[in-house]
Amino acid sequence: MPELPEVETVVRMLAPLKGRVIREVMVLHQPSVAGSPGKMSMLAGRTIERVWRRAKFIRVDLSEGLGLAIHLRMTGWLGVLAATVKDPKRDPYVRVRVSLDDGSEQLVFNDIRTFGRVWCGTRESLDALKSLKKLGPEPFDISPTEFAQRLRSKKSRLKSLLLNQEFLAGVGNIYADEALFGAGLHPLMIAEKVSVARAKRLLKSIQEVLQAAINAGGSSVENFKRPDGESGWFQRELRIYGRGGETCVVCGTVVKRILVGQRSTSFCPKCQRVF
DNA sequence: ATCTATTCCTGGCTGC
DNA sequence: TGCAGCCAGGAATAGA
Repeated sequence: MPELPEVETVVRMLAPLKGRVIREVMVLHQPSVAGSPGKMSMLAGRTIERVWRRAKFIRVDLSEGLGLAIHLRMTGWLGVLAATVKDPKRDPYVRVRVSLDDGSEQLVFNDIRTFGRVWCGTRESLDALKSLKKLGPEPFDISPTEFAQRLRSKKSRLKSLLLNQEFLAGVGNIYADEALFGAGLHPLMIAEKVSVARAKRLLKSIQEVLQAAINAGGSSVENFKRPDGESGWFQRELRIYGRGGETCVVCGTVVKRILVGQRSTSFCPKCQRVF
């Protein structure tokens, strides 16, 4: 599922769309578009100025102050395809088509499980979306001191806190588990009991795992694919996520799998302790 | 403030 | 081979 590194991969690969003109927007599955799907027609004729990211939201800035916001959630996929391409395996799940320039290519939003959403409107109205507005800081934009302070003001368990987008934006289930493993912290530890030094170490671990995953083009877990259809390869580097029942890559202890806030969580009971 | 449970959805896996 | 049942989970929401 796309988390920050996967969304960053998508954004980097779609950056060359800058300068292209939207010809027509076709909504094939109305619930994939927030609000009135008919509003999408306002995008016709606009020029793409920039593709960027905030947390797991993809933003497309358009001319005349308009824009798109896209959240891939679990199974969303974005890519540019020739209009003539017919992929029987993928076509049934295309939810929105945005034809570009002369119409020979399309920006395609594909989403098997339809959890993903597309918003359109003025950039101001997108900025004001509740889910965007309440996002916490980006993991690469917060200082260790500030992170430690924020963390130590919370009574939640570390795993739940890392998944909370209001606390820190962009981390999901995969990288939360990986970051806690890297920092040697137990997922059930209460945040306010974490020492300043260990909190700083956790931020470092989060940044390291996110950066390594970005460098690898993301993790192709579930069915994440890059916009070019290729897999990322960081899933091969995952050290703890999804390894419940296997042996720990560091110490050989059997990795435990528990539920934390309804989320599957893997951790090593020896390497990850409650301090 | 923080928790749990529920909802959305469907491909892929397990077990019979 | 077929099929039922379950699992994956980001975020919103309700209720405790």
